[in-house]
Amino acid sequence: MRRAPSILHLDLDAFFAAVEQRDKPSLRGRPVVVGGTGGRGVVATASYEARAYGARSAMPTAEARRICPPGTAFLGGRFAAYRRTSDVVMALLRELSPLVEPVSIDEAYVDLAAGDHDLSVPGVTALALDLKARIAAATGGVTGSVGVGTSKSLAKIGSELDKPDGLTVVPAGSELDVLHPLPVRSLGGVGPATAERLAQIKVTTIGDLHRLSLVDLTTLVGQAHGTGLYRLARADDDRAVVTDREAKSVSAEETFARDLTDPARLTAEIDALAGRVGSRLQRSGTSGRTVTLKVRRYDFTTLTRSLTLPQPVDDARQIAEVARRLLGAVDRSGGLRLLGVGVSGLSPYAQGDLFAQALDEPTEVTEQPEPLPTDPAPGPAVVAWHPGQDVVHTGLGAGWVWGSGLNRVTVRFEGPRTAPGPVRTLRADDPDLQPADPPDWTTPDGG
DNA sequence: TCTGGGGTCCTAGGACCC
DNA sequence: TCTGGGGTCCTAGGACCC
Repeated sequence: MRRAPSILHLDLDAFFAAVEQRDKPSLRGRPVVVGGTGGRGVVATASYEARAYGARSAMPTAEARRICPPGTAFLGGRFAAYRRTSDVVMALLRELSPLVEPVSIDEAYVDLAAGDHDLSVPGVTALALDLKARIAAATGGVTGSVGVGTSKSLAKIGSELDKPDGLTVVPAGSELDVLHPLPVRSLGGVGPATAERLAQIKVTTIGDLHRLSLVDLTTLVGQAHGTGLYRLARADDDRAVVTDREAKSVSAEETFARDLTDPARLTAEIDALAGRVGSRLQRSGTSGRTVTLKVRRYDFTTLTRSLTLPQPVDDARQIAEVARRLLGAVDRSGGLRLLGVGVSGLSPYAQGDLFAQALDEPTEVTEQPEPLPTDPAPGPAVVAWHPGQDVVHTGLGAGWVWGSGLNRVTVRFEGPRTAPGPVRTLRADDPDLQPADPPDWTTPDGG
């Protein structure tokens, strides 16, 4: 915790709904729910009018429809409009300080100590009131709640304390007085599971939490989490405001209107998801080594399967082939509710680069390892091997490409069905190695 | 017509290496 | 023949956040 209340947290009030009410005057004063409007949609944001009837974020939209009165507007959301409005607000924050950390589209921290400000309580109070007025003016009436304190944790709690359109300044020295009466759920990192564990030992407020020993707390909730909560209960939080965070993963997922079983449909969905992930990776100039498939079954059981390749990929087709292979080893009987495709282990390197190094081969930065010539020449076809591709080798059997370098290819030969088998590195022009049709996983046996 | 989509971080076990 | 740790990587799942 710092010596002055120099951390500001801004949380825009019912943001998506507020933008809708701003842009459509007929919605003002009426309950508005923004989110998925289909049968399986959930609420992203409920206006304060809708909250009065019990509508909440993450609630199934179907339930919100039951509890909200006739005349409630259910909207699908216009993300470009939200993004534009958010950008206006973030620009105002950057006028206060170069150290602005957007947490999400409607939330950010500002380190006022990096600007030229009076950090007394009256000083930051005046600053925050002025900020709120300028946000409302610049956005056409969208309001925000502001907390100012000596740490991120206190600033965030402050912005929650007086919503909507609120302001709370927590003076240095008064942190524990503010924290201790609050429920443990007010602390970042305490969700339903942790709150339940704490409740079982009669810990419900942050004051209760303060009385637990470090050993008891880490025994209860784990080393890292326990240590973090121990410190937060003491207002011991020196986390910095971080302006730029590198993304660590990129993913796309989709819940289907009806559960899918048709293999062709599932394949098409994977291709579409991989396409979204691949283009986002390429746009950001990154690629990643680990491809993850997420599956939610008809009964909502959810699992992930991942595979780490020897070199990063950003190509949609290659991501899709790996994801399809992972799906082939999952029990699809009963139907799938959701599919997701993700890439993690991101690095700024181009595809192929790392693997060439890993194979201790000369790295030709300016030359792509693929494609090799593909003229319809007589003899064994020269092919550009790519991860996920199905192959067959005379003698070694069926497998699939795990990685490829300038003139070598690493193949995972299969055990039963799509289980990972032994890995062999072969010459890329090995005449015994040929592309093959993908394994048949259309029978719903689960593999 | 119960339960989205995009992320982050942590834990734990097994493989593998020294 | 019996018994080590430590460190890193990979995989899977869970909690949490907005």
